[in-house]
Amino acid sequence: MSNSNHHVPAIVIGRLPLYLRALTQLSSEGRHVTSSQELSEKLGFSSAQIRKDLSYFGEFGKQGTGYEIEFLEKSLREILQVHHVWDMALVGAGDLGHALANYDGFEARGFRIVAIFDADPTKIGLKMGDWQVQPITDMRETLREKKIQVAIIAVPATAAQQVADELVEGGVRAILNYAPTTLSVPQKVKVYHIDPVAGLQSMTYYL
Amino acid sequence: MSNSNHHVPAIVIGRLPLYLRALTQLSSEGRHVTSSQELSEKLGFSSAQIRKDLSYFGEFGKQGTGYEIEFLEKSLREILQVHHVWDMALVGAGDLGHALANYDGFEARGFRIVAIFDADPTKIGLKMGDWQVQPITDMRETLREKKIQVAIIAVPATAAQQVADELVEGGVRAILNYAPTTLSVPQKVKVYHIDPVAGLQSMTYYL
DNA sequence: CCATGTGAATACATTCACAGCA
DNA sequence: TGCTGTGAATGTATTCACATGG
Repeated sequence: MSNSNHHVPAIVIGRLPLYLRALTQLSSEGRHVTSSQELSEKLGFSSAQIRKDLSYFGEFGKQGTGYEIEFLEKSLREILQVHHVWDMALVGAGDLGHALANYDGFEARGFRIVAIFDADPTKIGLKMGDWQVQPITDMRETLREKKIQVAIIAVPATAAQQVADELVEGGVRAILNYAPTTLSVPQKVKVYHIDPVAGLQSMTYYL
Repeated sequence: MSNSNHHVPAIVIGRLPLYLRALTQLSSEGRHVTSSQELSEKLGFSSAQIRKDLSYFGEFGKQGTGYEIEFLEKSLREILQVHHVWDMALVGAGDLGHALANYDGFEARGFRIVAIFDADPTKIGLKMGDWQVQPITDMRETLREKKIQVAIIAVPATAAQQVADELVEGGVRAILNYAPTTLSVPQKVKVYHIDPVAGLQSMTYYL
C-alpha cells in the first residue's frame, strides 16, 4: 500500500539519498539483491530503521528474500525526484566554484550545472566546466529563461544573503549553500547548508 | 555548575559550531551582548533549545541581560577544543583538494592544512596553498612526524576506504570525508561526511 | 525457514512554562 | 522588569519483536 499521503519526517528524507547511494554502489558491483541487514552494515543505521524508513513509501521487498536492488533504486529515484536531471545554477567562480563546475559526480545522481555567475568582472567569460562565467547582473533573466529551480551558492559569506535573495527572485526553490552563514529565505525555499569547519569542530569535541 | 561529566547528546554537539559561528559574526559586527532570542532568529532553532544546549556545559548568561558574546564565544571554543589550531592532512590534490588547500576560512575557526598527499605521480611536488604535494607513500611517516590527528579525504570514492585505513594507521582520529561513500573505521575514529548531492536530493523531494 | 513490514514499547529531543535573579 | 536555566510535559524517532507470506 502506498502511503504517499502521510507526512514523512524530514530526517527520513535525509537518509534516502544515502540508501540510494549504497544501492547504486552495490549495483555497480554486479549485485542484484540485498537486505536491510546488509544495508545496515554498509551504512551504519539499524536494519529496523531502514525497513521503517522505506515503509513510509510502500512495500519494496520480498519476505524471506530481501530487496531487488534495481527496483528499489528506481523507486528511490522517483521518490526523491532524481529520475530526471535537474538543471542548476552555480554562483561563485572562485576555487570552490571551479571545483564544483568540474565535478563529474552530479549528473549520474540527478543534477547538472547549466549556468555560472560571478560578480567579479575579471571572471566573466572564463570557461569553467562546459560553460562561460556570466555576470551576476544577468542572473535573474537567465534563471527565468532556463527555468532553473536549483542553485549552488559558492560566494563569500558577506555576499551570500544578497545572492540568495536574487536566486529566490529568479524562481529558485532549492539552494545548496557553501557560504558559512545562515540564509534567511521564504518558507517555500529549501536550503541545505554545507559547513566543513562545523563538521570538523563537532569532531574535535571528542578528541 | 559545570556538567562536564554528563553525557552530552551528539546532536547538541553538532549545533555548537553553529552557535559559535553566529557569535563570531555578531562579534565582527561590533556587538557585545546577545540573547537566546536573537540567536534563535539568526539560526532558526528555538530559544529554549539554545538555552538548554548551553546548559549542558554550564551557565554562560546573565538573567535579565543575555549572553556576553566574547565570553560565550571563548567558552564554546574551549568546549569544542578549537581555542588552539589543529594541524590537518589533506589527501587528494584534484580540483576539490586545490580549493580546500586555498581556502582561507580554516584558520580563524581552529584548523590549518600542514601536509597534502596524492597518489598521482604527476601531482607530486605541485605547490598548493602553502605546501607541496607529497607522494601518498610518505603519508604514514609524515602523519606520525607532525602528530596529525585530523585529515580531509578528497579522493575518488574508489580510493577512499584505502586512504581512510592508512590515515587511521597513521594515528588520525577525525576524518572529514568528501568521497561519496561510507567509510568503515574503528569506533575511536570520528568521521564527518560531506555529500552535496545527498543534500540536493533531499531538497528535490520537496519540489 | 528467512527477511519484510509494522504496531507497541522504549528512548531521545524539543518545547513549555515558570522560579529565580540581575 | 527581562531573560536565563531547568524540571516537567510533550512530541519525535528508534528499536523491539513478531505476524505474515514468499
